[in-house]
This record gives sequence, C-alpha cells and structure tokens, in this order.
Amino acid sequence: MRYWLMKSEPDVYSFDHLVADGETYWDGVRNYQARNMMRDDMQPGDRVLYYHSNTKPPHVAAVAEISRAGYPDPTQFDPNEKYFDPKASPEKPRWYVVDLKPVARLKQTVPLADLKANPALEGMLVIKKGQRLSVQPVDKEHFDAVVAMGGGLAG
DNA sequence: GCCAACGTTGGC
DNA sequence: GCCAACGTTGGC
Repeated sequence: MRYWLMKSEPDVYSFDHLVADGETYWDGVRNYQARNMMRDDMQPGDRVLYYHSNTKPPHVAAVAEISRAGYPDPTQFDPNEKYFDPKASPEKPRWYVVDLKPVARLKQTVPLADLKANPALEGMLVIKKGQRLSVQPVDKEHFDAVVAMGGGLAG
C-alpha cells in the first residue's frame, strides 16, 4: 500500500463535499507528473492525506482512500467541460483520474506551518517552496506523523 | 493582491 | 532544440 497527498481548494471541492458525495473521481488534473502517478501508481486501498490549499491557513484536513485505480478522465472528451482537451480522444486519452472516497477527518486539522515546523517531516514534498504538484507521494513515516499531529482520525 | 516557482507553448 | 513569453499554482 502506498501513501499520497492530494490538494484541493475547499471552495472548489472540500473534504465535506467528498463526504457528502460518498465517492468522486478526481478530475481536472492537467499535469503530466500527477497524471503519471494516477495512471500508473495509485491502487485501491492506498491512503491519501486530503490537503486544503488556497485557504487560510492551508492544512491537511482528513484522510481519504483510493477506491479505483487510474482510468481516462471523462471530462477531457467533452467540449462542454472546462477540462476539455481537443488533443485527447477515447482511443488516445491524455489524462487520467482515480476514484476517491473519504475515510475520516483528523481530530484537528494540521496547518502547513506546523508541517514545516516538524523536523520529522523533513523532505516531505508539500513543505518545499514552490512545490505545486497537486498529487504527491508521501512516505509512510510522514503519513503516520501527520495523522498523529492531527490527533488521529475522528469518529 | 503580489509574486516566486515552474510548466507549457510557440516562434525561430 | 532553444528560450522568451505566458499562464497557473498557491503561499503569504
């Protein structure tokens, strides 16, 4: 099993929204590095730190789980979609999604500043300056440390 | 609102 | 194939 961090702007798609939906496909990723991870590396059962970006403060909010491995992003084929890609076709898809379902909130959210302040998280991608990848691999040790910083899983 | 970081595009 | 221009991300 692998561990990941996925960023979402809470105004766009918060963890609460995921809970309300029960499950979602993670559409709209248009970055090749992130695409490759979703297409090639993510497997059902993998655990995900659900990170809220572009909010004050940015923070890890919850844990989610991959519920379906990578498959072509349906939004790339639809001209009415924001994420339509004219260079993609069902025969030659460019972009991939995974399905995600909620596991649980952390008892307390963990702000980015706290992640940066924890020496045990040295090397974690999300705390690096200029790191914009919206899907990132996370070491198990780092994953467990972040969950512990959040007081464990709620409920 | 600013701007650093960085990925992508397109002219040459 | 280089690289300048441009667009986006996302913290601050």
